[in-house]
Amino acid sequence: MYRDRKQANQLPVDDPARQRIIALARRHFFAYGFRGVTMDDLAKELGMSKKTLYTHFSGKAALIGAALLDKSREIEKDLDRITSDCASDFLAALYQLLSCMQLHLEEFRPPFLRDVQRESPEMFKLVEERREDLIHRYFGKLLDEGRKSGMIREDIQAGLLLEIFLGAIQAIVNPKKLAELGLTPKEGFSAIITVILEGVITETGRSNL
Amino acid sequence: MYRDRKQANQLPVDDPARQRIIALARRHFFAYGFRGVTMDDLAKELGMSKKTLYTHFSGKAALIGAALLDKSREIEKDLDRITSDCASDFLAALYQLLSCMQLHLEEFRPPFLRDVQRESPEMFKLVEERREDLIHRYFGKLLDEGRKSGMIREDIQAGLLLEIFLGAIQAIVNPKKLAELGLTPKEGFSAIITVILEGVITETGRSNL
DNA sequence: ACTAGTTATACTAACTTAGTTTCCAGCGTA
DNA sequence: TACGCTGGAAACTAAGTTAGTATAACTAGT
Repeated sequence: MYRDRKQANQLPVDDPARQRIIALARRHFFAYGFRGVTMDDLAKELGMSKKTLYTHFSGKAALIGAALLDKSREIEKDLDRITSDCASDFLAALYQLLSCMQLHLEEFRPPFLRDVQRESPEMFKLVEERREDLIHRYFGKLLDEGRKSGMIREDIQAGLLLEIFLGAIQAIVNPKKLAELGLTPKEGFSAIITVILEGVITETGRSNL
Repeated sequence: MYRDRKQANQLPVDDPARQRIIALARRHFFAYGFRGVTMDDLAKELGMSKKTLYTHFSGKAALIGAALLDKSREIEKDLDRITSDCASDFLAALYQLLSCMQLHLEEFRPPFLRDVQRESPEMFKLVEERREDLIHRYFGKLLDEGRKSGMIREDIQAGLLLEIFLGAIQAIVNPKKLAELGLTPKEGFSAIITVILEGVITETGRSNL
C-alpha cells in the first residue's frame, strides 16, 4: 500500500519525483548559477507547488547539495567504467578519462562557478576537494601504473600533470581555437596528449612506443 | 584645456572611461545576465566608486542600453565590411556573413537571454526587432541579388532562409556535435551551406555552379 | 587655498526571494 | 455522502540584496 511504502522508506532516494526535481535543478543551477534560479522558477517549471517541492527537499541548499551529489556520482560511475574497460590500455584510458572529465566539467557554466565562488566559499572548497579527490583516485592510479611500468617519469606529481592536461584542453578544445587551428576536437585532443606525453615519457618508455 | 573640452562636449561618447565602462558592462551583462551583475560589482572591478560610475551613466538600464548599442554598432560595422569586401562573390559573402552573425550571437550567453526574457519583455522585443532589421538589411540584400541573378528560387523569403541557416549552424557547429560528426567547424559550416544551398538553387542556378 | 574630480563608505528605500501558511479542489475509501 | 489525504494556487512574512544617493576624505592642478 501507499502508506506502507512511505513508512517503510522515509527517504525514498529512488522516488521518481525526487529524481525529476534533481535533474531539473542540476540543469538550471549549473547553467545559470543558483542565484539566477529561484525556487518559484523550479516549482513552476516542474509543474508542482512550492509546498510539494519543499516536502522533497528541506531547502535550496539541500537541493543544491543533492544536485552536486547526483553529478558527483555520475562522474564517478563514468570514471569507474572507463578505468575497468581500458585497464590494459594506458593511452586509451588516458584519452577517455580526459575527455570524460572535460565533458563533465563543461556542465558547470561560468554563472554557476561565479555564484559558488562569490557567495559560498565553503561550497567552493567542497567542490574543489571533491575534484581533487577524483583526480587523485583515478588519474593518480593510472599514472602510478605508468610510472611503475617505467612509462612515466617519476619526478612530476600526478595531480600537477592532470592540471596541465585539463588546462591545455580547456584552452584548445573549444570552437574558437579549433577554428583558428583548423582542427577537429579529436585532433586537438590527440595533439595535446601527444605533445605532453612525449615530453613526459622517459627514454626507456620512448623506445617502447 | 580640460575644462574647455568638457564644456564643448557634454556627452563625450569617446571618453575613454566611458568606453572602459561599456566594454566591461558588455562582457559581464552578456555573459552572466544583468541580474547577476550588480553596479557594485562593476564599480569594484573598474576600480572606481559607484559615484563616478553614476556620473557616466544615469542608471543600470542606461548602461545596459549603452552595451546593447555598442554591440549593435559593432555588428553593423562588421556586416558592412563583409558586404563591401565580398560584393562580387555570393558564396564568400554568405559564408562570412553567417559566421560573423554566429560569432556575434554567441556573445549573448543563456543567462543574459534568460534575464531579458524573464523580466524585460520590452527589451527582448527591442533586441529581436534589431536582429530582424539587420537580417533583412544584409541577408535580404544578398539573397535578393541571388534571386535577381537567378541563383536562388524566389518562393522562400530571405528571413526564413536565414533562420534555417542559423538554426542549423547552432545545432551543428558546437564542440559536442562536431566531435560526434568528426568535423572541423569550417567543414561543418561548409557542409551546411552546401546542403541548404543545393536544395535551394534552381535548375538554372545549378547549371551555373 | 580653492576647485574639480576622484575613492571609499555608509545609508536607505525598494525590491527579491526563501520558506511558510492558508484555502481549496480532486480523489480514493468507507 | 462524508472523510481524509495529497497536492496545486496564491498570499504572506521575514530576511537579505541592491539600485541609487549622500558624505567625507584625498589628490592634483591652478
